[in-house]
Amino acid sequence: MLENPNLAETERLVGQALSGREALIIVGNCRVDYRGRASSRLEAGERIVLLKNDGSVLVHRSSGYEPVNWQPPGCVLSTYLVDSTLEIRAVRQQPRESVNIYFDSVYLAAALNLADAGEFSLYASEEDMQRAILIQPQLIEEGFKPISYEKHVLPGFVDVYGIDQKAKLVVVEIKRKTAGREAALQLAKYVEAIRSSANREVRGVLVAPNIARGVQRLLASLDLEYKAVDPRKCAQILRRTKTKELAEYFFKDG
Amino acid sequence: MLENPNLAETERLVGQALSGREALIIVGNCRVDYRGRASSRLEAGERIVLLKNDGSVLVHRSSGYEPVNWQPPGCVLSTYLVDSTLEIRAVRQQPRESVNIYFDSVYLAAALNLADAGEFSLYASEEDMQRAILIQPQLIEEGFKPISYEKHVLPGFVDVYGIDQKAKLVVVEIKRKTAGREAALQLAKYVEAIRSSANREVRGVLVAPNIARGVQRLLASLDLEYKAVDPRKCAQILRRTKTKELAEYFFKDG
DNA sequence: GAGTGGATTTCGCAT
DNA sequence: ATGCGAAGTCCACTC
Repeated sequence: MLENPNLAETERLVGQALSGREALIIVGNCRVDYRGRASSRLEAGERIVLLKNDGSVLVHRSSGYEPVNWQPPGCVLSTYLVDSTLEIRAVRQQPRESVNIYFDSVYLAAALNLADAGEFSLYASEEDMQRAILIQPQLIEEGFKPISYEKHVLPGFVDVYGIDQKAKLVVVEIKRKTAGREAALQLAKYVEAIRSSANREVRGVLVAPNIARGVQRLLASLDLEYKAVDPRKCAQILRRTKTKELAEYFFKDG
Repeated sequence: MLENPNLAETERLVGQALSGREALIIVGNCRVDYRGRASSRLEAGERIVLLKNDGSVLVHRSSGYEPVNWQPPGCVLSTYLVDSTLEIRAVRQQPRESVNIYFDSVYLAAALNLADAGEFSLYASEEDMQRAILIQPQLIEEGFKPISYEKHVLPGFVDVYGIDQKAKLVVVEIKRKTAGREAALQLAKYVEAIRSSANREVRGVLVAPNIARGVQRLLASLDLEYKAVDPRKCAQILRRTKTKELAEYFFKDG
């Protein structure tokens, strides 16, 4: 980590970081040239440059989500100190493209060995899955028509409640992740509660991306059904639906 | 600029930077939650977080071009220190989305007032325009057929050389920027040279995004034509064309 | 504000 | 490798 280093010091740090597969942050005054699928010239100014250990490059200005210049992963990075200019080159084959960055002064340079094993999961929450099913009831089955959701029954709240093509009542229990024994038992309780109050045939459907080992058998013995639904598909459906139709109403902040 | 600060120090710096509309770099161990069009959870790990003065947020891992979590410009940023956790919230309306970042340790925090007035220009070079015209001769006019390019004639090199629908010779002079008097005169010289050698009708066409004041009249007096061509459109054409067909051959590195 | 098309799109999955 | 489609796409432009 260097504060207001000279270019020689910076060059040394950059070289070390590149050979050591470390990520780099460089803040300083620079010009950038790009040539490849298109060409661009960025005149001098103060920017934040990120060099990552997979050979990706980002040149960020003080505003804007997108980098003004960049290079995707897989680049060959190299650095040169010529005529009081620190040059960093990122060259990519296929397509052949190059980004050259020329620093005339550096305010901050940091080589980072980031330990990042944290898993990233993008998902639709249980609530999201509920919304998606309300929007596209055929996710459960063709002809399914929701009547209400978060319906209060004796043991708690039924996720979605509706009727099928043959006018049977359908109770839907949603799980965002693998459904375990408890989910099946919870659904069974709801189904029982509704069976006893509504004098009609009642089906119970467990909706989840997948079910734990053995729960399939449990479901069968309880006369319940399982419908595989991918939360990501639900998220997709929500994204495709006009935001204003639902986000405002359903949204809850952390 | 803080190295290995505690969370209280960091919180102070972040608060100052946010109210002072400064950009921020924070490197540390954090979790990230996102909720909006979809939902996501990023478990703890060491990352680089950029907060920009336009309210955009980027969470970068040690690899990858794209940020793992982000927020486009226009967010309301806020920071809290709760239970030995530094929380940074970025909330966006329309669509309503929030990104919450939870730091448990910070290795580097820097508030930056970046002076960046450098202009960014994406362009097609003169060479690019030449390629585009060779690929799509109709940029000049319907029926134009290039014969050669960089043809050597007495006074120098003709950019593109071809014949039109009526079998007249056409000499094309390309300028990437506004064409001035010199361009017109240069073209005139080429046309004259070819007229004298080839005993045929020869047209001269000046290709440029636009022409300087008065040059229109000069062209008319020299019996030359002007064809407006946008370099960016040329770049577009090149992009749409299979890269391998040309990039490899034409590419020159800085 | 909503709809449309482009991007140095990038990214992932299929062929 | 190539081609196709999706993305929390973002972004600029039109209506």
